[in-house]
Amino acid sequence: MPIEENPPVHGGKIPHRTIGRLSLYRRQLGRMGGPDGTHVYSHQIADICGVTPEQVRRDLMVIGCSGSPNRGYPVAELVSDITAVLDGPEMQRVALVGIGNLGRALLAYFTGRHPKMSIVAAFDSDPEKADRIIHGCRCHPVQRMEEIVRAERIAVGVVAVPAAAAQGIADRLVAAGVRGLLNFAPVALRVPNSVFVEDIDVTTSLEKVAYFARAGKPATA
Amino acid sequence: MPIEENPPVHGGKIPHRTIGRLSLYRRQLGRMGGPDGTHVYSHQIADICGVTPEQVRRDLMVIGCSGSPNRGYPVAELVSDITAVLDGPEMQRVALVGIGNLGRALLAYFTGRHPKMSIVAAFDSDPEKADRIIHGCRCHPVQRMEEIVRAERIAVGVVAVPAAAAQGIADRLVAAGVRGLLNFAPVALRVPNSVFVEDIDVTTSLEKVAYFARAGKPATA
DNA sequence: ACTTGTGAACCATTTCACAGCT
DNA sequence: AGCTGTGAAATGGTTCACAAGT
Repeated sequence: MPIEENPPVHGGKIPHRTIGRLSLYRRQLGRMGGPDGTHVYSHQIADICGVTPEQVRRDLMVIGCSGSPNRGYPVAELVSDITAVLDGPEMQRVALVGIGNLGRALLAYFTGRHPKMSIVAAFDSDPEKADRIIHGCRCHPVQRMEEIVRAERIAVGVVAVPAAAAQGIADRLVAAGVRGLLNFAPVALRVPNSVFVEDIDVTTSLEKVAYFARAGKPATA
Repeated sequence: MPIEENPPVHGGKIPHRTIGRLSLYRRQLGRMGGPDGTHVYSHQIADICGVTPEQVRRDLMVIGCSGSPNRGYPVAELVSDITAVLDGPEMQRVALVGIGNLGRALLAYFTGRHPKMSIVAAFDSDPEKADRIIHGCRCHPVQRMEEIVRAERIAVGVVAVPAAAAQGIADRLVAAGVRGLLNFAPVALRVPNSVFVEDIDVTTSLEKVAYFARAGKPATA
């Protein structure tokens, strides 16, 4: 029997949109878990997260959570099951490249906020910024990037540099062993097939909003 | 039903993912239009933008662009056709709410960059920030938001406030006539059905990257 | 009566495959 | 030979509808 089991519990592939929603569910559950309700119904999660109840149930099913009718899902178990999927066993180390306005905002936003993920090093080509500590994160000259990424076993990189520099940075991060990138630069990064890239393109998003604000929202939000 | 303008050609609905890619195509075309090539092939656009050639052709077809075999698509016409769809006739005015680290980064990034879209007013609940000009944008106390949004006929709002404040701000923006929101707060905004919301959730995106960096990238990027 | 769990239908979007043009 | 334009098939994801649990 070729049953493929992994360090975490879930056996199979998790649809990629589901991962995003699980992150959402967990955050909102953390916010509501407290008063006394130890259980939630799928429709409550759905309301808070802006999705449908059956979507919630399906997502939870995928990661092997189950609830009981007329009691709902146990909050604590839900959170820990989602965490088992999303976070993996050890602290996830992240490198930030580009300490401009955006980079600093990211540092401010993230520092110390996440129990299982931390921006452990930041890099910039401006030597002014090197060897300082910004929002609790040590900054380095970009020349030392490979060395530090390797030494710290960093697997995730955040690209917050100008468009022209982004591809070069991505290449170097990948060469240093990074396997996932969050890219804020408005270019499509070319990376080997095994590396995952998520783009956040603020200009495109704003243009989309402007378009639909004018043309009328499509049926699906 | 308010302003219904009849832009050049495209008769029907444009699929919502297509809008995002058109924004991308236009930006990259602007960057490449210069040397001498007045025409591009779909596969060239595709390469630069990280999509497939047939996707490009379909997107362009939707907005009524056509190219000729063995010459490709005329760049200038492409850009102006995309612009006709995305930008609409007049300058699109945008309001920013929340002048924290992120808000300031957005102002720095956007000011004066876009020919048809401009952040014309920013708001914050901190009176320290009111009535100053940051990165060329006038800042106001949040109390005056409705008044100014209405007076300036602002149709797009950017929500860059803490989670707890986001829903209240969204309600007030919508009441003041905004029809599209770009939401950076990690909550699902409840808005009337006619208002379009695009979420940018950095934490979720990072968690997604961390997950796929660990678990292996899915087939589609 | 209200919930969960889930096969099946449905829908949007992408990709295939190829005819037609130059 | 290599491109565009586009029906048709495939894919991926969401919603429906309902059986079963409590």
